Amino acid sequence: MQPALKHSRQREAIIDFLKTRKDHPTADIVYSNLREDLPNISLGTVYRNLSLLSDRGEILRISCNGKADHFDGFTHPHYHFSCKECGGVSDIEMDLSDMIYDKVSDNFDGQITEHSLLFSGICHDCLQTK
Amino acid sequence: MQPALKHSRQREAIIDFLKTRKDHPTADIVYSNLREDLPNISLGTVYRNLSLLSDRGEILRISCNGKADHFDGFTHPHYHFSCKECGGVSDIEMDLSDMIYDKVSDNFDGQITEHSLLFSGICHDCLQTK
DNA sequence: ATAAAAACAATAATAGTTATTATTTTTAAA
DNA sequence: TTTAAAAATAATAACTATTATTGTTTTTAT
Repeated sequence: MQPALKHSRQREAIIDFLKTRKDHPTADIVYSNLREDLPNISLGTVYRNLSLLSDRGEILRISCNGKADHFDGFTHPHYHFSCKECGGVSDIEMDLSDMIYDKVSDNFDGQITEHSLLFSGICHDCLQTK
Repeated sequence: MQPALKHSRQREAIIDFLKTRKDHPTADIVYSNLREDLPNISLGTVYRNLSLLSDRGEILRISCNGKADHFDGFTHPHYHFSCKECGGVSDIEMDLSDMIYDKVSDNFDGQITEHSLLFSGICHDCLQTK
């Protein structure tokens, strides 16, 4: 079992902030937004808690090719799309888990606990602009 | 159309090296191996060519949560598994592309050109050891 | 209230990667 | 087969994202 966490104002603010956002902010964006309410919060605290929370499965970490990680306060099964043009990350609401786990169990003999599926290409808005 | 690349010994060596490996080395590992044959090759050259080649689709870049990127000389449709215990990255040979693109086309209106699916958990070897 | 554990802010340090610059290599045309 | 432009290089500096350290503050169970 996981050790219980002690309450902290900073961690609660991070979770609350993520829940208000649909756009998967980076650590830096979380930090600069939280500073409005908690002027003394430090960037290290933001990183530490984002890692802690994603390790515990309370939020999702989204890694896109070398750029800064993005974080998602919603953990229900869904996937992400990263636009090569504007760099934005958006949700794709679908659940392939069963399908994927069925198939992968025929092809792999380790223990799979997670999967992340990231799409990339050009988003609707950027297509229009061009 | 993509501009043609000028030939370079260094780039060729990088491609050749990746084709000999099934274990998806990082830039650093590519670099230290190539130095045996090309003692003057620089790490910047390795990074530049790995990025160039993956942008052109000649190799694959595999990003796992903040750690160094891994590269794969084989580009046929297949997926990857990253072990939380030993950090190794291995192949999962299956192709879900059609299935996935079918489903995602119902759920997204941008232009998707790629997807990457990364599994994680504990690999066969690490399971045995524990 | 108090003491141990946890979390913190501030900041230094690190890892991975990209940019700069002067030099060398490649390639196509004279 | 020289030659000149374009591309690629090595060396190295710089940068970005992230983690580690340290001394202080906050939380929580007693």
